[in-house]
Amino acid sequence: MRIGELSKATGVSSRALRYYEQQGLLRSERRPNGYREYGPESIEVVAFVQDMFHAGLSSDVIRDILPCAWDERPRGDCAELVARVRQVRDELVRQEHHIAERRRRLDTYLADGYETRPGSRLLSLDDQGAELGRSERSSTKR
Amino acid sequence: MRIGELSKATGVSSRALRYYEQQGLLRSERRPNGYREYGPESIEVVAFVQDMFHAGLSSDVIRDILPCAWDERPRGDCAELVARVRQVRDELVRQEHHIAERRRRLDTYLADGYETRPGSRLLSLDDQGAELGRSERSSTKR
DNA sequence: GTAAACCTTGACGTCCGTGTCAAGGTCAAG
DNA sequence: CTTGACCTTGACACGGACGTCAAGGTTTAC
Repeated sequence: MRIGELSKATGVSSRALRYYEQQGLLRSERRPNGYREYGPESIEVVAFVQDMFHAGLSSDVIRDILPCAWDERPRGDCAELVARVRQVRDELVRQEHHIAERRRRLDTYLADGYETRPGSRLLSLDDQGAELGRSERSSTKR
Repeated sequence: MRIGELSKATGVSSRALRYYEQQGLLRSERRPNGYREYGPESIEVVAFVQDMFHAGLSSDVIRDILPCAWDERPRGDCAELVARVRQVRDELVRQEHHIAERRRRLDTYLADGYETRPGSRLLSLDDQGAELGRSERSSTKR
């Protein structure tokens, strides 16, 4: 299977496939031409990688958990990797709650009837603004 | 209030504050020095902007909904603004679904008990792999 | 007077998955 | 032989929210 076929088979561009290889996410043999040659399992691997990208994981993380996917048998250390994936999952859960909270806040802004009470505002700047429920802002270090 | 104080008060870097101003998210007067001067309400504004950034909104969107937060009184055009906020709310709902979807994908890969069944793998390459619950891959055109 | 701590604008760097162009090599069909 | 579809590596571009450095001006403390 050459790169164009794999591209068509997976819906992922050739450029992206070469990038995956460069990132250590995808393997290929080489023909005497220099052309890349993929086995059929590459379709599964690319699918998995795409899933992980769509799940918001970075190349680094995917590279770490990927040996579980294409090695013969996972050898013990898989527990660590699964733990890592679980961390990412938990992070997503936190983001979920976070965004749900924001939405609820906007819903509150919307619920107080802007069209019925034209004097109300999004932010009560001349009020205390103490009950706006903002979170850990002072810890915005990166 | 000068920029350094506002930075300390909000936990947002001076660079970021200037960026907010450049993006039309934050206003400042100027002292004869050229130094920026902020009123105390800027703390609220910055907090709000941070909240919105953290919720995943872009500068453009925040700029659109922000007039409700710092203008004197919303004057009549509030209906438009409410519509805009409602759009943002819907956007948040989409993000919520998006993240929930990511989490579900990870859950799918995590669900089959890796630590209890040490022989199992993330991807069943030599199995059929048909029940792995991957979704619309053939339509991954951008 | 001079150091330190602030401020200014401007511009380039970062990350990351990918698009896109450049300048070529390879191969099958006509 | 030529055309055209395919492949190669290399390199630049992007968007977004900043970090960071440069080169300077201002204010405060001693």
